[in-house]
Amino acid sequence: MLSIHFIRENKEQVRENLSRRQHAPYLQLFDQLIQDDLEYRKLLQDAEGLRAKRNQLTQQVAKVKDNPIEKQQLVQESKGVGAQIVQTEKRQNELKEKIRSTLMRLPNILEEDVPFGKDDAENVEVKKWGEIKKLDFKPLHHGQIARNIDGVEFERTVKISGTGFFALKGSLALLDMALTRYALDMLMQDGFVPMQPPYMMNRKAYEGVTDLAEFDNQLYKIENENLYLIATSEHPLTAQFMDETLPGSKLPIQLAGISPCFRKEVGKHGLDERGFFRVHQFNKVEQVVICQPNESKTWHERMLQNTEKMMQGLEIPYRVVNVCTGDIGIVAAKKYDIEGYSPREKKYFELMSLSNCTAYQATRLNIKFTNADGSKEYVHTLNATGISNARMLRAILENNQTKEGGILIPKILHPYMYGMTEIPKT
RNA sequence: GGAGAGAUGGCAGAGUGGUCAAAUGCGCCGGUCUCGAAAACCGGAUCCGCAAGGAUGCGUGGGUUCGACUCCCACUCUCUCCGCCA
Repeated sequence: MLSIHFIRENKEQVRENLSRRQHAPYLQLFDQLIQDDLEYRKLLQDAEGLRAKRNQLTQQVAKVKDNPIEKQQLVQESKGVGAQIVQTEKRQNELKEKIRSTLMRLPNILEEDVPFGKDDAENVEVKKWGEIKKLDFKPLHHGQIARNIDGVEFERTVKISGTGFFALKGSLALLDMALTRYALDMLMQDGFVPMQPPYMMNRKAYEGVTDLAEFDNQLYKIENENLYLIATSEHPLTAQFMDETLPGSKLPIQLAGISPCFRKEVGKHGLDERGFFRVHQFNKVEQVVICQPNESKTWHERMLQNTEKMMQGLEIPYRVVNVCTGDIGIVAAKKYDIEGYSPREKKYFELMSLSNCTAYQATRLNIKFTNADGSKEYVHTLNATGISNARMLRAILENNQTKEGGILIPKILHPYMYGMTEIPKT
């Protein structure tokens, strides 16, 4: 969320920035917020004045303890003030809660070059890489290829877990691990520290890192526990610093998260029942950076470079898009998506996503750092896909399929594949 | 799951209704001093307010009271032991 102090000091700029989303309810929320905040501060002053008065009276009571008449008078007066305080506080607390909930719903400030658009169709392509191979056969669906090479179990996982799950086996299970190792090796070269976080997180921590809407349509809740299965390792990796003030010298923090991701995907059309695209569980390596505010833009670009390097290493044709206002969500200030090419559909599909969340998560999570002069400031947080294994497997299967129905393993993964260079149809 | 202990500033740790924003020790940061450092001394939370100033802050939420770190209730978390599972 945005800090109320920031909003007070930059009212016009914030409003102007919000208006770029061309979503009227945000502006209404914002204008109401400004009013509420004014009233809140007025009440705060009233309440504090009353408390000051009561504090005076109670101190006098202590002094005249031995004089029953005087004491009784003061006690009576103080009781009256106490009642006034209770009333003022009631309204004050209502407003406080209202302000907080509005702040939770208002989106982040967008960077200048975020394009306006209704939905993902209006994301702006900023780069395209790779040569699209001409196949002299009809490309297959990745799920079919996976079956052809005996690398997946679909029907049996439906029996035990329902649709939207899959089980990798044999060479594809190894390929999945190879992707993880490849991504980690590359990120470690850039200073990222690998980390396996808990796969469950409590409500408070979760509210700090995600849009509230996600609780209903994305996160699995553990029954009778205050715990949710993580939708990405970004969440625990970032939220772990909740309520901390980090020494400026400890920044930036670079972490490479390794974990499975659990997602309900409620209401999303096209749950891929016989493939790896929109599924309830998949493995992923994630880049997370916690840095000082003036460095976040640079880190955003640097993470993009890492991600592109991975794509290029795997030799998958891709494009980078600058995600538009209608598709960016409330947390990110700027977001790139990397889309891989699908020879079967002859179009690009979402593979990775890189967000600069600026101070938005840090404000919710209360993560600060100390400047050289001792002052405190919110950190900036960024997250980016390292490799989203299931989706990347789809890209590899589709782009590297052979006429014979098998696949060629990308060269860069050979060292991780026990001597295999291809996986033939069985 | 059962039993017990605990939660106070960056850390350790006193404080058991008003004299407590909180002793003491250690650490870190800033300042004074110094050519520089050490030592010594001063300062160090949050919020509202232009300021003067005021309010808040002893795990969280409620209660009792004129007044709560202190008394009562509930909750959360941590630690130790036992049990169970791996």
